[in-house]
Amino acid sequence: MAEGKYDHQKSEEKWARIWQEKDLYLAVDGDKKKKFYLLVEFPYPSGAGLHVGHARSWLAMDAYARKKRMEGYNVLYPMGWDAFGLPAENYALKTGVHPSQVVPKNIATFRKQCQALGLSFDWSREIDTTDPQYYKWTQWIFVQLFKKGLAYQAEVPVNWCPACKTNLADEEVLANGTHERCGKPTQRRPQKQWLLKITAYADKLLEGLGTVDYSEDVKRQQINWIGKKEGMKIRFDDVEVFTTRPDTLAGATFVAIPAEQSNQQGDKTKWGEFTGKYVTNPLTKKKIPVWRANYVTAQYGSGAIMGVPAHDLRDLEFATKYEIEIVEMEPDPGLWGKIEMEGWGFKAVSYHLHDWVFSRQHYWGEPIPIVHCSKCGPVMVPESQLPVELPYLEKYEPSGTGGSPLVKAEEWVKTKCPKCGGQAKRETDTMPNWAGSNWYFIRYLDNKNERKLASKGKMKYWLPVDMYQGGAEHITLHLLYSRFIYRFLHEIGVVPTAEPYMKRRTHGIVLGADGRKMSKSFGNVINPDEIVRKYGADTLRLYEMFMGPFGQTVAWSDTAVEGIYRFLKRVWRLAQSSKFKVQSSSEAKRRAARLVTKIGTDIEALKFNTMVAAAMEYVNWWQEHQGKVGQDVMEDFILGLAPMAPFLAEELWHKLGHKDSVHMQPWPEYDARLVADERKIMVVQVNGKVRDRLENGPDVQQRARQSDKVKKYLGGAKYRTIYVPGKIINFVCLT
RNA sequence: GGGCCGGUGGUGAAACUGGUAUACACGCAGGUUUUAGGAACCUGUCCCGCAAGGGGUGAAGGUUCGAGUCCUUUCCGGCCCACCA
Repeated sequence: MAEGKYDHQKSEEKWARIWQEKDLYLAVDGDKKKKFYLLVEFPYPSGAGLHVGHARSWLAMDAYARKKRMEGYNVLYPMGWDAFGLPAENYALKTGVHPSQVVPKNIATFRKQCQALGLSFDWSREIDTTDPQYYKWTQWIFVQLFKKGLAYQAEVPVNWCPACKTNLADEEVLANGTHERCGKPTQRRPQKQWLLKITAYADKLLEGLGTVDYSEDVKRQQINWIGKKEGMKIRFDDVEVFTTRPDTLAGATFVAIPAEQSNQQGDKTKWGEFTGKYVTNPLTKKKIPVWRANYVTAQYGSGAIMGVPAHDLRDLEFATKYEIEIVEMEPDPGLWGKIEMEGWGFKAVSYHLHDWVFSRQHYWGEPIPIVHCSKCGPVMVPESQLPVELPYLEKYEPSGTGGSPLVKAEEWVKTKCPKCGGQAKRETDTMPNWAGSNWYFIRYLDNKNERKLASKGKMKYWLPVDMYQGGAEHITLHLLYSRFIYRFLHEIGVVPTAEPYMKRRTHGIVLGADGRKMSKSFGNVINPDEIVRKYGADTLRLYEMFMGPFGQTVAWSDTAVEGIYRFLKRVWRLAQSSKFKVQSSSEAKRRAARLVTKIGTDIEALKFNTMVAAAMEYVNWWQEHQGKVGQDVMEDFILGLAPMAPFLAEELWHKLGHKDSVHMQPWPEYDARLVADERKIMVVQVNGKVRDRLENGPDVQQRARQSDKVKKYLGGAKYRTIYVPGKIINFVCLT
């Protein structure tokens, strides 16, 4: 074995190239092996390049994918680009470079970075949501929704900045109601928008949660977001209100309907105006006033509420401010039945979830495949004419009227009605960022199919996704939206199952070394390229897995990275200096077996930090007992190392004389007896305090009683014995 | 206001269904080696105590032979949603 320093740069570049050339990580459609579809959220390819936060979850899942492959699974671990969206458009507006030029450049950077990290993605399946051959199918899904009446237009309040004359996404409006870029106050004004009827699926999305393995907090948040509430609709003359507390009807002293302008986020002052109208409380028969109030949400329930100041704090605040009568009462559960019997109202269900606004007035998105005809109204573009390609616009600043920048593509807008052939105009709104990311995991299965979203056979083989790993910030919107779209596709016979993801787990955020979010303005951004150059990809990989529990937010530490670097150098040095001609001792065999087994179970449980710690513990032992490690044990160690540090493992594997890749080897399995700790130490306590430690054995209780230390503390007193085999003996004095 | 997740050494953190609290690493201190720097290696490192021993997982109670882990109350921090009736 050649002596020398480990040149991580040379070695990693070599193996990355060889793996690519040999197509080591391709997933095989329809293979006889058991399939495993491992999905990670695909990124928006920003100009800043790959973030160590992306890298953290992909690297951990890469270890997962590699181990699954070694275990004999046909693993699909794909990557793609969610490249439409506001950031690209804003960046382009600032720099004057067209998004269609920026995006491919950024994608190339991301792909290169991923390969340098040794991520074992199947690059033959790469997708890009801005590719017309991709968004053709995003539009196709919209057309299917439209056909089923699940896509419709309605007047919806949107954020409008009068100073910039542009519509804003919610994210662009700060908590105080001002525009994040110009700082001027924004308004909400109604505008005709496309909506998707996700509410029609509210119950199905709730029920579906019972069939999948999501962590409890993820489930809980989905349930809360759907927010199913059972209540009643009650008529006060011609005004119908929704309430979850019909039992407080006696205290209803006013009715409130939404004000024209509700408050901006964060503003909690309550205000309103009297409409001049009175209605009758069906129970008390009293005339009560109807007010417009800014705290009434139009989307919720029927839009109107009954004000019960004696029972509800918000109603109380409003009633006090406007001197509305407050009537004390006891809630009466019997009213649920009485209201129904008297015909004043009926049981009704309300959801927090509301229909999904699917229009954006931006340039860089998928055009909505609709044509507006003066005779036929909105008409869908026939499937044969998809995709409706986004026209190339030199200037794509906001139109200034609240319309999309596409209004200015006059030639593109002017078209013929697909139904009657008359003059018509294209829809100029584009789809939101969610559109392309709703269904992307289906396209990985068959990314070049020109005739279908994906072939039936491939979908049947690969779906559903076995494990979906992503950020906590996506567990309400993205997860719910994509479940909705998938379920819809299932109902129209496109996809084979009702739920898309069998298992969902989330990861934590990586903060800067100062504990703040990484951001250019704080100067705390860690560039993965630099880490890879200085310490190597394996160091970055191990560090990102070791830095803390996978699901937890963690801060970067430069010195801890160096610790990992030292560890890997030590592994290399030990491998160089150890003479593997020796016979492995039985202890060496047992330790290696135990390590590899632990690596396997830790990966499965997503406990990557303790996995790395176990490897370190093993290497500490190895360093002290080099003479006991023979080639067989060394190979076991390298196989265990392969998922986490694939480059170093490959290098060492070849140094031992192997010609094929370590990543194509079967995952070692061991006799349970070898892995089990035979020489277990039993703890002996007196009155709950540890007084002795004895090796386990059939006579351990006997020996414990005879132990001098135990005798000393028992002092001849009467006692009883708690004996938990394999764990503990506790002698408790009877007082 | 609602929901979710946390609180363990100087730091990041371990501790499987209640059973040796602080694994692994960072940092720090001392040492060996080196022309020097760096690197590597060794020793120590929860607190009090020379020791025997005692205390200790945000705080206070409780259950238990035994609690970081379970229950009650409470304090603090982070994230998400927020006038949702």
